[in-house]
Amino acid sequence: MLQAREDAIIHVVNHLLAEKGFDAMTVDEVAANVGIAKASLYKHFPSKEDLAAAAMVRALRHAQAFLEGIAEETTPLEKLRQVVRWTMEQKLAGEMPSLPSQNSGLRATLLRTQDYMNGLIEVSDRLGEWIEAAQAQGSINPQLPAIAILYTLYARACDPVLEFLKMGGQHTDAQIVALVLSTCFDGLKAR
Amino acid sequence: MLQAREDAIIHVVNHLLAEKGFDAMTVDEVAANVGIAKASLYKHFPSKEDLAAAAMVRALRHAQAFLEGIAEETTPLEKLRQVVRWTMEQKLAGEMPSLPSQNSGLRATLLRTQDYMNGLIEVSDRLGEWIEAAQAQGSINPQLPAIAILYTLYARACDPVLEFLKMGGQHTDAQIVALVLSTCFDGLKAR
DNA sequence: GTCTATAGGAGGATAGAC
DNA sequence: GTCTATCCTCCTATAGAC
Repeated sequence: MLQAREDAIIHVVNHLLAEKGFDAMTVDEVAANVGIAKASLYKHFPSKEDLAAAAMVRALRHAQAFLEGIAEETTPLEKLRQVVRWTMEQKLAGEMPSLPSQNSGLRATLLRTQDYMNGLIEVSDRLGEWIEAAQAQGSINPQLPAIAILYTLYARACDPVLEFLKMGGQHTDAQIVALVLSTCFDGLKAR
Repeated sequence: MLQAREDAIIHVVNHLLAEKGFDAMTVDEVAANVGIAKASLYKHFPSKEDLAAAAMVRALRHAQAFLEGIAEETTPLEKLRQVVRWTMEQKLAGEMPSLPSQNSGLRATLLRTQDYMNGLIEVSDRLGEWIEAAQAQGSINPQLPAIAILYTLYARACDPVLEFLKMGGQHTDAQIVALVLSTCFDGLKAR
């Protein structure tokens, strides 16, 4: 019961974070969407920052589950492409929580949350292996530092190009994903 | 005198927007940094949103000045590269104001600000010409919609990869610019 | 653990004197 | 146009009954 209630809370937080971001999301809103009183929320989570942290842990678990599901025999480059595709699909579906990279109180909470840090490290390690493997076999540019590539992949989860193209209304979600996937891996220059 | 005072205000706003973003910036801070009382600020600008809009107009003027300064004989592709380089250098120097893409009150104010809209359209038109020229001569991928390319270039002004790499401390600003320039135009895949 | 009610404080905006 | 002082709204968080 308690676990189910907390899952419902995190689910609501996840969608609100995806829709309006951390600053615009209010705790009153969360409570209203869950259907309980605000004071009850604070019995489950000690602060707004902890709500966001819990949502990020949930998102990281989803990501890990997706990584696990990728077929072993897939090439490293294709694995990375699939991850980026999945990330952008999540974002377009309103399932990808987005946090401000500046808010200091939030950063402090995240750094203190073991589940978050562990999840982040595990995902990064897995992606790092694939990046290095892809570079070793020459499918990803070996001149780029692996860390820069990792950040570039992560950045697709908060790329404003997706929402701008979506607002334009000229392209389907699938087309948007294909476009940004192309600019990410193939670049803007003609090949 | 009045103009000079307002320039000083906008200058402060510009740096605060670059440093902490619209939500985290407070009007008290702006007033304190300018060295005047908050009430005086409101004699010059009617709202916090208008402060941000004025800073964006200033940034757009800077951008236009840079576009004007690019040598006529430069190839379209090289012009675009120079613009992206300049944009990222501004960002790393703390000169590029960043606004949330969600805040509705801010969006409404921006849409009502003629100077902002005109500047945005002029910059976009100029870049659009170069994009199409580059595609016509085959240096930029002709299969990508011009609007997607435009957004991709704009997005370099709010790319979190720059600050992440800067926080890592492993690269100089020049190296960071070169790296992201490479991932933007050449892509992650080996050529 | 859930509620109602409220404390406490931050921050945008204004009143009114000078 | 600048100031001091204040208003007022919104939001995070808590008190205390059940």
